[in-house]
Amino acid sequence: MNMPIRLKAISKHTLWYGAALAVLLFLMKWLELRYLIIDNAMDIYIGAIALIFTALGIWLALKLVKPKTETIVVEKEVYIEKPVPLAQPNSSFAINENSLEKLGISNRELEVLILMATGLSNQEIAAHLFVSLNTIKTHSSNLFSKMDVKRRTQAVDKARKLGLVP
Amino acid sequence: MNMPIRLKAISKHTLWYGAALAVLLFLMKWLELRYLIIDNAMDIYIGAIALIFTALGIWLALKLVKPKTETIVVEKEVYIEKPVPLAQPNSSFAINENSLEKLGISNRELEVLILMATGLSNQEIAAHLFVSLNTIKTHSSNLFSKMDVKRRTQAVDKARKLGLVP
DNA sequence: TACAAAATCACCCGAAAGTATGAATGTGTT
DNA sequence: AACACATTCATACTTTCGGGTGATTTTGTA
Repeated sequence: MNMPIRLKAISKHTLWYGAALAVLLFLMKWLELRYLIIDNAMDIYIGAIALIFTALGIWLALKLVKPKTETIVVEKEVYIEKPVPLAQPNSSFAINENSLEKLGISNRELEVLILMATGLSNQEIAAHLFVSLNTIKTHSSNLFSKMDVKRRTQAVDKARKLGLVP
Repeated sequence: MNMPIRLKAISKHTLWYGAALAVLLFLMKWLELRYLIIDNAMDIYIGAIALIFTALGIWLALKLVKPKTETIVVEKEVYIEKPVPLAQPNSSFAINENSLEKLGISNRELEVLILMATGLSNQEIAAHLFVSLNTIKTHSSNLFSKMDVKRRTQAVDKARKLGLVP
């Protein structure tokens, strides 16, 4: 069994409960001696005990009861992506060759740019193109200077406006 | 106040408790008469009452305590088809409120996201919104976790697909 | 009013991005 | 062969990002 921790926790409360019970019984014994319980007061006495111990039980239960049960419902991720215009001849997108030439962007650089636009990191782009991270850094650096931007996010935005990427 | 329901529920249990208490006291009175409780047996009698009512209290508490079953529904984002790329002459773009709500993106976060999509750095976004760099970092960090992405470029790409930015 | 969510800001630290420089290897052109 | 250019890679360095934590204030709503 793997209950030692819970048992430990419970035993702690149990100790407290035991102590409280002892104290209460002691107190009652004292009261009993002090006020010489007569038959008529017996019901009151028992009622008091009942009330006190009911309260004690409630308190005990609230202390011991496990905090809460969380039910986590996870919905599976679903992509309803519009079919990629890959092999479609009448594709809605065509790279703007004009802009490419104007900026003097090479083939490889365009590849990097496109992958960049999909949100890949340099490391991931390097993996996709089977080259080193440093190479991608060089490409992206050249890309930025050719496109006259400072950051990849700017490059992607500009590329979209120029029609270099979908 | 909107408590009538809870009070109703409690009162129901309270009735039961009162009834049970009455029955028990009756039973004890009977036992008392039956076995002529003597002074020596008093402690045992009280102990029994204490035990019984403690148990009763525990049972009561367990009954009354709300299960507190917190149901957390984690909805994974679903890509929605782009809001028809028809050639809109005038109104260029309307953000997808649906996606916004699903992801739980706040107003400020959306502002940051939009500026992010234009290629601005965190520092520049901070300047545009007249807040500190740290604030933008916090916003973007929350954005990324809400959108389930790791980088700003990914966030921008996904935002486009979800129709959150032009 | 009290509570929850949103918005703001700070600090630390590691990872990623970006800059600068240099260099080796292809590849097509003249 | 000589040349320009693209591609590849490296090292070193700076800047920006992003994660994590915690705190305060504002604001809308029950």
